[in-house]
Amino acid sequence: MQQSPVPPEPPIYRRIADGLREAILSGALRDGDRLPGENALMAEHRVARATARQALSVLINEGLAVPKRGSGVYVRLFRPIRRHGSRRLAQRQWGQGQAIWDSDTAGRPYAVDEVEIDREVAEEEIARVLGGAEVWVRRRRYSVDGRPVQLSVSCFPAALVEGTPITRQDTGPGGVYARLGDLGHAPAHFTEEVRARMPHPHETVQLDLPAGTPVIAIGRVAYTAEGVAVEVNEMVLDAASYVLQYDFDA
Amino acid sequence: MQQSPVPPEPPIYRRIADGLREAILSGALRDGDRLPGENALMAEHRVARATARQALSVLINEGLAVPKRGSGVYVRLFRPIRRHGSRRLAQRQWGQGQAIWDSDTAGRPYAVDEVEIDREVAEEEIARVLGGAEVWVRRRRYSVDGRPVQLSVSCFPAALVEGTPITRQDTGPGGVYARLGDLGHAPAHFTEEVRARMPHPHETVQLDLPAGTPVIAIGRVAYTAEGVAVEVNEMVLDAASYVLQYDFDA
DNA sequence: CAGTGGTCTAGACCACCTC
DNA sequence: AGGTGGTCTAGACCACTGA
Repeated sequence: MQQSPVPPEPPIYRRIADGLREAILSGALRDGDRLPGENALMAEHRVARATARQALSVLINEGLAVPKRGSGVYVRLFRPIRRHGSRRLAQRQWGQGQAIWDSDTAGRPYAVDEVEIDREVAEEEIARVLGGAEVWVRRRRYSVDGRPVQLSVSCFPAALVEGTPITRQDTGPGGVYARLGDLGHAPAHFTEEVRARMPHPHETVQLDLPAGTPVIAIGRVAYTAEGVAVEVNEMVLDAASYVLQYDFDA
Repeated sequence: MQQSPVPPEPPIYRRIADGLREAILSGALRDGDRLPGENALMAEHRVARATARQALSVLINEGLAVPKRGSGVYVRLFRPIRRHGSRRLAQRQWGQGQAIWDSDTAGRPYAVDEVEIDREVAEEEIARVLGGAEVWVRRRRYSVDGRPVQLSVSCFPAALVEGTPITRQDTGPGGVYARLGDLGHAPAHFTEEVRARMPHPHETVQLDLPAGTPVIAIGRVAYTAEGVAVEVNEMVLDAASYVLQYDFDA
């Protein structure tokens, strides 16, 4: 007899997690709502504590829930910021500005803290792109609504920016790009490489990330009209806080 | 007396995980290498099995390691594909094509499987962008080197494409964009919205994702020169398999 | 068939938050 | 003070892998 293949039942913790996920995705549980705790799940499903815990850990690692010590597990909030890559072709020029995904694009102020400026020897890849290892590095952290959302490390060829405001805290009006323009090396072209991955431990600390939050890593190179690379900027964004938008022609 | 604030020691499982992570990031353990198993960690650190397990789960959820049943836990492989957003400004036109992140951009063939074509009523956001809820939908899955890497769902206004090859499996030479051109609605502008998040369960299955792998979700809208939206394409990419590249002018 | 990871139980002590 | 999640122990049975 051919045994008809019985689909194996998922383990208990998965079925509990599936139920909770369904409640979240269906909207029965909304942003910030409290999930049933470990004790509640133990009683409701007649399981050991470790099993209830494992179910909750699934949702936490999926980024759908956030645990709060001594309080409970809560549905994760998602309030993205819209970051425009190429603004040159503003979407509204040829569309009605219809976005697929919502985001609070409105003027929420950025705060910049933890600025560090140093002269360093760049790592290999950056030295290759900039054509030299001697660089000035500007490290910054950006916050919106008091929450850190982005880390940014900019590298400039030392030979180019030595002695200019780019090596100082206050870069003056227009920022570093205006200063590069003053030097006759205004950025004219950009290339951005975008990846997503789980955060490294120091990023988890600096961006205050809960478990289950990926980061978006952007590597951006600024070139002059002559094709000379004048800046390499490596950014790390809290993926739950961002929608990137790029507009371009066929 | 003011008690000097002692930095609290991290828990055991974290210190084990930190050690393993260090070994991975430093290159002592390389792509595909086997990590110390649960039994090895129990013996080496004199801990219970659940603790050793918890340490490994940290690395797995960080996407640094992949468990294989009955075999062991292995260092995760990372072989990204380079996906170009705007090719119009090829990087090599004004640079030496120096990329920050490596990727196998070379001609690795895409395979398309699980094609589904249906006439449907679109969800609200897509209906709003396309200006109508009646749509033809093309669902596809792409694989590279036999591994699924991308899911894609394209929606077209039904009124526009009814009866054309776009509603059939074989769209003919040039694909759907060429057919839209035949209809006098050639795409001229694109906007892409990029997010990263942890995968939903069905995406985990369809893309065969190990734990700790985020996905990149791209929402792409194609507009004609007149500004009419003619396609909405929602893609979900295995984040570990992709580097997105966008080039644009200042 | 021995070793591996996957699941599960039944306890324990702790730090933290809320009331 | 009582409830919450965070960590940890010491067992158990299972399915799968690989030599």
